[in-house]
Amino acid sequence: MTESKDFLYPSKWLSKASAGDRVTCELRMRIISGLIESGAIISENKLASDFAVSRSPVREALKVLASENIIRLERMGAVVIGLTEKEIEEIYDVRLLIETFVFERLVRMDVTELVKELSKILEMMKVAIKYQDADEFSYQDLLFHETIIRSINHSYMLMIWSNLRPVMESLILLSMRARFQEKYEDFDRIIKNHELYIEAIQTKERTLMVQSLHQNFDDVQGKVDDLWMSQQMLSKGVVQEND
Amino acid sequence: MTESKDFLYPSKWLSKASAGDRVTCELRMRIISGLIESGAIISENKLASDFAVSRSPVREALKVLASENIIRLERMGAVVIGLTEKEIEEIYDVRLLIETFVFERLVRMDVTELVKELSKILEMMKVAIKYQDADEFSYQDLLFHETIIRSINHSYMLMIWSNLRPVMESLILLSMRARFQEKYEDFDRIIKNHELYIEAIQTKERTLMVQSLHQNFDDVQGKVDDLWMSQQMLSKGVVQEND
DNA sequence: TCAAGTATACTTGTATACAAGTATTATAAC
DNA sequence: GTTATAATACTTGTATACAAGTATACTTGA
Repeated sequence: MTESKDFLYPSKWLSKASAGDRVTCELRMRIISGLIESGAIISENKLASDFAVSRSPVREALKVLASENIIRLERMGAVVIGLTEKEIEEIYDVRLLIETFVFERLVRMDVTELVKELSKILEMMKVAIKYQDADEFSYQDLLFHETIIRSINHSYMLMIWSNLRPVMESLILLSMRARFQEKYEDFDRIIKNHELYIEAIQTKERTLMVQSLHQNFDDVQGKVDDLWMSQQMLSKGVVQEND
Repeated sequence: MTESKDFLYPSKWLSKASAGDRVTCELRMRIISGLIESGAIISENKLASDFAVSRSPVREALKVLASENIIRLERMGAVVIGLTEKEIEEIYDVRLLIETFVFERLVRMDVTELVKELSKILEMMKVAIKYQDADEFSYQDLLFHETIIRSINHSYMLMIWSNLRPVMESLILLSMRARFQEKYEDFDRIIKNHELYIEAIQTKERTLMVQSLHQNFDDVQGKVDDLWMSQQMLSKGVVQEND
């Protein structure tokens, strides 16, 4: 049972985090990666001893994960829901909805500052690719979209994003890690697509924006099926096999 | 300091609720009503002694309210954000976004069951008006919209609604209570509008739906300004004046 | 009067204790 | 063997205790 990696969530993202946050993030990764299978029943006490913390931070984590819809709190124990393909599609429904709304606002705004900011993030993404840093790439990718959403100053649109973000984060982390190993060439397309996105914002062309949004969707979604399976196996392999 | 009403949130909705839920709901009402002013700093300890509970349920409440964007957790104490007019408009942006999305799905579904369910709820609303039960009316009103959203079986659309719901609940409760006292005639329009909504779903006419959605928006939004002021004064009056 | 440092009273996050309630299992009666 | 009841081992929700950290106030020195 000597696992090569004890934690799926990037530890350096948790440098200043509380135990509650640690448990939340790690548990989320384990559920979304399929390491903890959907349907499984997890209890506060069990998790507390697994993570070697008290029930307080675990309780906190379960509340958060329940609000993210990846577990369901019941009278006794929490039932893992996880993400089916349907739910991943649904997440992208929401992303499409948000970002389309945001774009409509952007059309009526000065976007020079935003475009500059996005270009910077894109550069960062390129560097992350160059050094094969999947986690850093994921971080910048998420930041890219968050920056766009933040720019319109709409607290409730941002709220939706905040609720969605953690799950997206896990998905992207897992997806990108797998790609760095298997489908390195994908990143060209992803970068191109982000460039397209910036251009759409700059020129304020709706068609371009919808195009890039859908491509981004296909990018992640289209690949999710295979990645999904491989990830599922990969993560299950971790607990069964030794290295 | 003898307040005629100690709690703003309907106590019968909390019959089986935990102390944490009680604090959450009541605190939310106090913030949204303006009883606790935006900018105020509230601390766990203070609230715990105010509500005569321990810090655990209070902590829970603050986490929830922070995720709803009506308070902001800081290093020391939580800062009340509350709802400005801008934020109320933003909430309706989101509602519009969700319900438009839902409608697009409904167009491709069998809606007979849904229409029946909505008609039932509408009847309930009428009864609530007849007996001047603002809280019951609010409950049914929320249920009306939740039923529509639930019907398309989209877990992430439902998630957004769940995040929005509590704030909407508080707003509607306050708004309806005020109207029963001041603008009783409003309810005719509200009922008519809900009938229009049902009709739009039944006939699957987009124009009708958009129309009723915007009217519903105007209904609540248009009135919010005055209600807001009166509510603000009303709730401030509660602490200062005796009856 | 002002600056710097210390003391104090707060804060959060976590652990632990306990009460009340719920499933499960074992026991007893038929 | 089956059913009813009782005991046990879990569960959640809340209270309390404690450690670590942060702001405020107070003292001390100039």
